Amino acid sequence: MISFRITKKSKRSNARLGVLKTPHGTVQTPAFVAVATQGTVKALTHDQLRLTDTQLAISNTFHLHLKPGEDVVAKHGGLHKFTKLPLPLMTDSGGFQVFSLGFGKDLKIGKIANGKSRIAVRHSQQPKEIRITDKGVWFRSPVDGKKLFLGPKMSIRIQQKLGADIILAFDECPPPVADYAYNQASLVKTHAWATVCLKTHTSKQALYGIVQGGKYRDLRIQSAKFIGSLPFDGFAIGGEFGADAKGMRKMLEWVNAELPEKKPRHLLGIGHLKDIPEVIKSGVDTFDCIVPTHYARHGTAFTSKGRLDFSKAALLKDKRSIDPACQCAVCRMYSRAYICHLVRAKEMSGLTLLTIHNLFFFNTYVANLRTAIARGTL
RNA sequence: GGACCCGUAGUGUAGCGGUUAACACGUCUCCCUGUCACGGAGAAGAUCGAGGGUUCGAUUCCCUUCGGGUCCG
Repeated sequence: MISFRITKKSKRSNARLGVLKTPHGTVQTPAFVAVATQGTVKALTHDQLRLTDTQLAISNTFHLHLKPGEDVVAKHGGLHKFTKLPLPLMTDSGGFQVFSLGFGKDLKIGKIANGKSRIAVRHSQQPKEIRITDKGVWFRSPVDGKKLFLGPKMSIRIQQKLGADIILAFDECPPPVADYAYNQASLVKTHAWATVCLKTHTSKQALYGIVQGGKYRDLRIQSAKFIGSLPFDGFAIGGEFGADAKGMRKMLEWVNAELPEKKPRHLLGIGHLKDIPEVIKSGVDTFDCIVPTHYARHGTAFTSKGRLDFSKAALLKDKRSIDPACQCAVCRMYSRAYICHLVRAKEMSGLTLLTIHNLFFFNTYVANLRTAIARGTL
């Protein structure tokens, strides 16, 4: 089981400080959650992960179901014993893969509609390679092409075998380009699945419900009220939130105003640096995002002065650390020039060093925001 | 001494008697918010070794030459 205690509420915003206790450790919130899809933070050993001040990580049900399979993990005693990850863990339910392997793949879009968000998905439309039904979703396995079903019951059963501290309800993440009617119908499924997840759930793991509703205010509020009324241990917020950080905060505030105040709130898949203060000010406690780790592996470092692209040869001349203002293990040791060389030479240690720095940078950034809440300035 | 092969963007290759010479890697620019290191989108970059000839037209055919290589003696 988990426990969550709010230690301070901001007077300037809806931000709050809290302590989230799990069987595998305590998390000071608001907290950034590292993505560990396959049971590892990509490019890092656990010792390296310790250098990043990461408090919590999220793995993925869909991916672990495919490889190595939940039964293998269960035979090793669950995710913590299997992976030895020295952190509290969450598992995502697979609901995002309904989008990413469906309309996301068809339309080559991410969950955030950048720029012009033309409606491209209408009511009762189906993605090409997967089929969304009232009971769940038929996928085609990216591993061997076989048909593969995942629904609320199955997702919870898998997540119980995986054994993370916090598990998530199975939802449908609708595409950002879906019209109102699509979102409305999708929400009916996500809500029905939420109740199935609760009924299926028998473990002591914390189970979070998921709020959807797209960019539509009435649907977001309806979803937050319904999901918030159910006996979940916490709540996650999924889907899209418009194109900019300010709009995102507004949408999150619609939702957070309806959710039970004392339970933890997790925001799924958001976390560019510019978004983070807004997300926290909206009253979110934890949020995961691929950005620091994923961008690191594509050669980009985040710094107090903006992004740095280490694939650019110009950095070969630069003797400074990634960010002279950063205290991470990488910035205390390595030069931009060397890291740039490693990235350009496609040495994996380059990606590792950037991952360590980026995660530390994000965690420090959030730690500073916690301090700001404590001081009453956020 | 004889026979033959090759020489096309930074690199490795494809190609054909006829509009803006193709591909891969590399380079450069941009993009990647519940992940994809081995990703996405664009751009730049070649007087097709040199000289001559045949032809309406040659990177493509012929000759010479230079450079690299293989085999025989």
